[in-house]
Amino acid sequence: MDKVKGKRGSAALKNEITAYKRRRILEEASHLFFEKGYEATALDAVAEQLHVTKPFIYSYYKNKGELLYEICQTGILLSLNVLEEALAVEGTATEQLKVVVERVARIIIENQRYISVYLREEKSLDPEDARRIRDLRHKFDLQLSDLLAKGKRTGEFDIQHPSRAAIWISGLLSWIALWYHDGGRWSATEVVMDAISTVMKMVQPAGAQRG
Amino acid sequence: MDKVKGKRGSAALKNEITAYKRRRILEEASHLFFEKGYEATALDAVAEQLHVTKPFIYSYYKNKGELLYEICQTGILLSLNVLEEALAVEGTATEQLKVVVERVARIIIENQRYISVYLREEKSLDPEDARRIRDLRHKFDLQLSDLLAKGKRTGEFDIQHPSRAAIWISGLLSWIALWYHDGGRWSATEVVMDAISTVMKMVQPAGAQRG
DNA sequence: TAAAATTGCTACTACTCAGTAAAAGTAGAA
DNA sequence: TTCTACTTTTACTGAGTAGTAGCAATTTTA
Repeated sequence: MDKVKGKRGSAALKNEITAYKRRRILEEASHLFFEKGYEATALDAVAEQLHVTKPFIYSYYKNKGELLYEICQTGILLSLNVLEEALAVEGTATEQLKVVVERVARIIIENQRYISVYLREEKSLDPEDARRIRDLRHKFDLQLSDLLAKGKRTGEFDIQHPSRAAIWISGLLSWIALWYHDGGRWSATEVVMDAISTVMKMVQPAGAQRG
Repeated sequence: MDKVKGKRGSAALKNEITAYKRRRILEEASHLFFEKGYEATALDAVAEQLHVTKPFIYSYYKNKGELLYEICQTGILLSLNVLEEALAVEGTATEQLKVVVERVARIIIENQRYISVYLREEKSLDPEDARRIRDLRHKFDLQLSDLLAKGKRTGEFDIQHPSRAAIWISGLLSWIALWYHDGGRWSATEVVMDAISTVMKMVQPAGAQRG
């Protein structure tokens, strides 16, 4: 039962291998869910990508829904972690917001599959999982809202309602996952830069261009 | 074969009734697709909502995919039509953009089901239908981009790249369909007003607040 | 009222796919 | 080599559902 420590210390390695297998399954599943949609993707197809069989997947995940849940969770957690990291950087609200937008936009582009599956397939999650995901999302919006409120207090930002502004900003960032296309018209860097300047214009008071 | 004119002129009425039935089917389908997702919704469930049976639906639509296509098309066409209407109103680029954002935001809130199904279920469309929908979407972005370019020429707008700005704006508008919730924290009017001021801040040059 | 046309339904097929039981394969320990 | 424990596969079940053939009911026409 105890999977953490075993004789000869081989249990730790075994756990790493298990974790690696889970990661690989999740990775391929996210690719297929992203490309074809969750319901339209059979687990046999995921297994095939990995050159294994379906029961292999079932020995690492309880069911298909758990796979979707972990993908959605990964999507939102990546953004949330990078947001919290960025908020830890010292600086004015303006400086912090720039860092936040830059890093979150980058993470979203790099992990587009996870983010867009999360955005598209929320309805396919079972209700309990959906609630947990919504809570994480809410946490993201709340932290962003706090930053905006701080900037409003210091007079750096001109916004009426921080929590509504947070929704527009997190929407703008999420939106990237839905339209960005590797090798498309614009490079990731262009998109990130544009996202930063667009967000800053959204919050900056008149006459405060180019921080 | 000629369904348009028949003896006694009853054919016209018949066509109206057929059109009405198709509309009702589409309406209920869009509700269920919105609430449970496209793949997860059985046509039997749509039929049940209408107090008819599945073959009834099949005598008005070729297959499930056609239903999805018409829902997506409705979603994007509603927005596109209202955009073109708004662009026909005389005025400066600033005035026009405000009208555009107001009307499109309203249409999106009123027809949330269609829009969000379109945003979520693009991957479930068959490729040919998906292309047609993408073309309509592209047309929307292009017209918006033209308006932004015009405002840039006249000096009303301060934007680097009209077509990228158009994507942010149409994203902001689409985003409404994904999070707005009737009876939620904010009224439709509040959201529309906030969308207008947010978009205007995105494009206005420094020092040009409150048009 | 009877024939013709239209409209909707009953009852079905064919298929896909999530999930599982049990066997086969594999590696380490004695 | 044989026992043991674990890993992965083969082969299957059962549920759900897209789509259809053909019948029944209704309406229209004459």
